[in-house]
Amino acid sequence: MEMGRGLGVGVHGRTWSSANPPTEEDMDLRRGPWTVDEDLVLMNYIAAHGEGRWNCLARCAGLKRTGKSCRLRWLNYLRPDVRRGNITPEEQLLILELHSRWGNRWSKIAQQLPGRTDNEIKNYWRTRVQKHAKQLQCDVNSKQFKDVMRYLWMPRLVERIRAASGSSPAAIYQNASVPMAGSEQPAEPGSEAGQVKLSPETSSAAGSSLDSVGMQFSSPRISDCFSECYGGMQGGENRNGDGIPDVQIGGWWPESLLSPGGNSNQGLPDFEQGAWGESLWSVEDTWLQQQF
DNA sequence: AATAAGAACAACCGCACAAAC
DNA sequence: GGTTTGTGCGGTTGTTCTTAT
Repeated sequence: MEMGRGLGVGVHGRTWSSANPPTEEDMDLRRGPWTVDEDLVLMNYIAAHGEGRWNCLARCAGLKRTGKSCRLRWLNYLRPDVRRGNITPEEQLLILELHSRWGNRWSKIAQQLPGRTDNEIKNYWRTRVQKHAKQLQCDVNSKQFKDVMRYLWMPRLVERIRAASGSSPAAIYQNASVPMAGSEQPAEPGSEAGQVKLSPETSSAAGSSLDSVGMQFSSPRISDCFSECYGGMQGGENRNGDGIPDVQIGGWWPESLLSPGGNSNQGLPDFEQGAWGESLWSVEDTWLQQQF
């Protein structure tokens, strides 16, 4: 089951070309998914000799893989502290916050989520977040999309975390430690386990739907605005569990959502893929997004 | 039950940078 | 000071799994 990519990479990271043909050793390299045996060899070798010098390691361990491939396999999969499974709401909150600040600095973001790899976070972002940006028909880097994240998803994640834990929003923000706004400095090693606090800006924004418990928010109350316009029609959440809004492709107001008494989920794709339940998205969200 | 479509995940690629030579 | 080598990062793509039809 080989992946069959075009260019080859030699054991020393060299790319092959007509001027630089692959050596016999290069030709013998394996690619594609790792086998259980290979995993065992790699794990045993690292257990005995430690990490580092990946190209050397690959050779010495007898693995017909590039050092790069070994390193990737170890870091993303075999490392004992790699945490697998669904991204939790707390982690999602962190990812949203950190990405809004640092952009696609996946490894930097991953440092704030112990046990998570940059690859995993990157995949999460691409499969979940970017998908929804596409459905909202806006660029993932657009202000509109960022506002939706900041004023909609993050408050809901906080609510969800609170509901699950019984914590106050303030406690949630203290626990979900993320770097300060405007701080481009990497967290100091050893300082609070390399973690800092959620930005005040985000805290207040994320508290938008928590104002009943004392958090400040300058924008209009979502529910109030919505009920003024569309009183009573708030049952439209889908079952998307990832905390990311979900809308009908191609427009803000799907017919099915507007039909009185209709099933507000009709026509909405179901994005419940995660482990945590009901959706965070509703007709209300659609209205709010239009305000951005 | 079969199959198509979409989502999620794993792995590779190219590039950049730093250290070693 | 230039070249080689090793490593890390972000982007991309192939494969597998899940869900819908």
